[in-house]
Amino acid sequence: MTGADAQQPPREASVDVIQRELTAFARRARAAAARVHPELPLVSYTLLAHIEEQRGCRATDLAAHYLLDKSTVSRQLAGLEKLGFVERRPAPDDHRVQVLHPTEAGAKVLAAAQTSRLAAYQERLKDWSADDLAGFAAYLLRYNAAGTSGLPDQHR
Amino acid sequence: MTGADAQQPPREASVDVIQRELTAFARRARAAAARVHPELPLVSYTLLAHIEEQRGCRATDLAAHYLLDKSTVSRQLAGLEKLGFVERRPAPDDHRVQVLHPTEAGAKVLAAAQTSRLAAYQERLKDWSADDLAGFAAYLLRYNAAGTSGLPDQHR
DNA sequence: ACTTTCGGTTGTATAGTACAACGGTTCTTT
DNA sequence: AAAGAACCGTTGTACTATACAACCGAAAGT
Repeated sequence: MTGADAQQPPREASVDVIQRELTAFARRARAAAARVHPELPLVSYTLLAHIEEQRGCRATDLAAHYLLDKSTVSRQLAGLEKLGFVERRPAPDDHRVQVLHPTEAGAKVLAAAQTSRLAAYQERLKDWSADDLAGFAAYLLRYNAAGTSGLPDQHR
Repeated sequence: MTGADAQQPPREASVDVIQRELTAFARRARAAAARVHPELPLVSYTLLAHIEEQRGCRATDLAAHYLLDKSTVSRQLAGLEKLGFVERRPAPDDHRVQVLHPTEAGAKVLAAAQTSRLAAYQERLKDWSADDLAGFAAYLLRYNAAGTSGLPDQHR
């Protein structure tokens, strides 16, 4: 063990913990999200956030990015549109696609949801040191980044 | 900025990243789990694992632990029982409760699911150093532990 | 004994999702 | 240019996970 001090846990044990804890988190996530901002269902929230970040994207992009079926995305978007949170504009060059944009109301609601969501996390993480927060954030980024490349061939 | 060395990311930024990345993870978790072990739906898997760990627990315990409605647990258990993976034994002392135990088939299927699940994680994390794995695991434990106490008063 | 509490099931409703079939568009190939 | 393939999105259908509310039977409190 590289001569370091003894308590280096075996890789397997750590992986097992990671697996368990991520699973535990996932199980709770939806309910938790619903509590934080009941107005904007979790998935809609996520999609809307992505649409805003990307400043105009297509439904297919969303489906690919989130590993969702296009029908799912289609319905989610229908919901968001019904709520008046997104707008679809036909693309001039390609008549098949519709470019998605948040409406003003959508942007507003998204900002509110993000704020309360962030506040909830701030609260939960209030006892963490800045270093630990940075470390945790970095690990999560790394973990998720690994996932988005090696996709199960399902979406190619 | 507080005079410390420059590259300490502000807490807010880290929290925001954490929030985003955990959300991203949660969104994918179900689909991913379904791919890893299609035979045992995610929640059933989780419940079954808990039943085994606890070596006999009640439906209510599961509901409390996972923040699920008892009706949800009831139906999940019905499914598991139908599949022949759990057994309910009436408690001798209290005639209301039924103590849950995995059947042999349940234990077998659970072990298989755990194995493939763990393998998937091992694969995904294969490039991580043991130190990073340990660190990530520790952060996740800490994060989730924080959540299980301060529960939203919904379940009390 | 009467009421309350507890453990669990069942009825009903909703969100999120997938798969398959389809209708238009655009691109390729001949 | 006509035919076919690939692509974008919608709609029909079905299933899982979930919640809430109403309920039943058993146990505990008074």
